[in-house]
Amino acid sequence: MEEVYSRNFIQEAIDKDLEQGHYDHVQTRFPPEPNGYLHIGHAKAICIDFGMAQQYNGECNLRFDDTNPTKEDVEYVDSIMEDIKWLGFKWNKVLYASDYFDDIYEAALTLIKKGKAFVCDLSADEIREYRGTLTEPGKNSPYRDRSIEENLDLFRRMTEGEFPDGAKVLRAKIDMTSPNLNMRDPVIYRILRAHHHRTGDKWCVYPMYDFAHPISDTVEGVTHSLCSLEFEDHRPLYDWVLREVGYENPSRQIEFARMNLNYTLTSKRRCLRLVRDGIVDGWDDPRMSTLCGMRRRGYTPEAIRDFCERIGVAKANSVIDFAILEACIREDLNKRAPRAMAVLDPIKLIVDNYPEDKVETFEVEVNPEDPSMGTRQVEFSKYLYIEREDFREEAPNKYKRMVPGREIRLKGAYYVTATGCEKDADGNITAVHCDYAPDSRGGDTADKRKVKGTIHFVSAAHAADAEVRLYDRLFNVPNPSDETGVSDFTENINPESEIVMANAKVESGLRNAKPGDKFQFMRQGYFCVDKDSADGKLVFNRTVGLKDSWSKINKQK
RNA sequence: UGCGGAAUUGUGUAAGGGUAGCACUAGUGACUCUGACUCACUCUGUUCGGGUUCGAAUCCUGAUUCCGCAGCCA
Repeated sequence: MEEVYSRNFIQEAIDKDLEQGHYDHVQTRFPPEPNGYLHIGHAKAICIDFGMAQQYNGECNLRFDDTNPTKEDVEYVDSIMEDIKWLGFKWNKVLYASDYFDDIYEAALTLIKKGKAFVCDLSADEIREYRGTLTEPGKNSPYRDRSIEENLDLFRRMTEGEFPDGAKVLRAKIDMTSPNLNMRDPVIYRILRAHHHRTGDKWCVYPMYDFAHPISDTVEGVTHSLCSLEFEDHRPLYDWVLREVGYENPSRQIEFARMNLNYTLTSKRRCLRLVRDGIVDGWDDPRMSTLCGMRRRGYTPEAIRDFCERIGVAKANSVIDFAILEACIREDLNKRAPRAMAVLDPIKLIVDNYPEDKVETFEVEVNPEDPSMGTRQVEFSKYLYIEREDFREEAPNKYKRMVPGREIRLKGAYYVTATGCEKDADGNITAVHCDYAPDSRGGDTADKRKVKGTIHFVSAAHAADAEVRLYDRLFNVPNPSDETGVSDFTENINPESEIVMANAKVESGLRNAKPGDKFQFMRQGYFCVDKDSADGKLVFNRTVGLKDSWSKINKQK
């Protein structure tokens, strides 16, 4: 069978570079700044950075971009590594931009000696004024023409801590009239007396991203430095730095569009709000788009990788439909998750013609999609629980579940026919009565008579108690960061994003489930055991519901 | 009124002068011991004008719209 794989524009660029001999191998890097938790948007970058290296039998390093000690925190380093490993990628080395501080410093000296960089005494405000605007050119700094000797001396003294923070900066000498603001003598070193998590107090000057990144890439041997679209304007500077410093094998920067997912938020500022204000249960709340949140929710790395593959790579900004993510996790879990019966909103079902003390155990398949997963045991007795919504006194059109006088099947056990129900003073149904058909043992009859529906159940005496948390999208608008029409983005929060079913009954086999274990609760969705579970207390998170055509029919009515 | 990008069905992504395809979504039906899965069928698209060509999403040209850029952040 011949398959045609279409290549994305990055692969095409790499192919061409390889063909033309610009590089003879491929090396990439994933360069997070350690200042927050990784989210679904990062997953795309991770898949691309690590994925490209993998596809070309090259290497990918994890390199923390720690050039600004005032904004970074070691706290995040471990969680970032954990998330990448969890996603299923292996880095060649763990590196830090700070590993290259000496190289970067040398490069700065090289530039100064070439007359391509100068020490500037302008204040931050003045630099901004001199920079000009989008439509007007900038003006040269009065310090632009200092001699090489003076620049060397001043930069040395900056490094030695002679000047206070912000008093001077080192700037590249490029072109204050460039239509690209990034080329208007950009600052490449600033004085910052901050303790660095790696280099301690060794430095009081730190390089800017635009200077540190190309040098780190090239020194490290990165061939293709893949980043997001907003750095497109920075590429001329990236190339300028490598050319002027004089590297022989400069890295090549290629930009691709970030992923945006509708109904979700990834902005650090807003996510922090959700956490700080207690709107969610922390960074790993199952509704968060952080990788740790998604992991807790029950997403698998396979599904996330598949998702990143399906959405593709391009240069056009786009918003991915949340439904694609859901399709990915359903597809993965459908073939892998063991099935179980769980009654979320229980109502008693009494089998009147079944002996009081009798208990039968039925063997039920673990996963009809994969017979190799074997079978499990499910108890049956006179007192059961079924889902409240699986019984109606009057059957609406197309309703296939339990109705007085209609024979239906209890999954894997018997056919039963409802005979009536009990109600409390308010008219709420408190119990349903039925009779079972002894000839339907195991869920089939010799006469092959059909039933309209099959519902799930648990045996009251055997079932385990559980709390089940039903999660849904956190926001009820596609673009929650769009604050037009509301005074604050939190107004767009879906009040039903978490519904706790505190009195759920689950089949006995689930008693030993461990945090992270995943199941399909039949007819309901995919669930995983939450870390809040303790001995004797099971807590499940709904990862995603099953597709539900009944609810659509029901809604139309 | 500067510079850099981008426009293909509801969403995302292919097609690189020759049948506009795929996935998700939506709809219809079949099947069903999960109203799931699976299967079948269906709907909806080349931003707009011009031009070149037997033939244009693709090449040329003009326009429009959207995104990014004025941190001593990354």
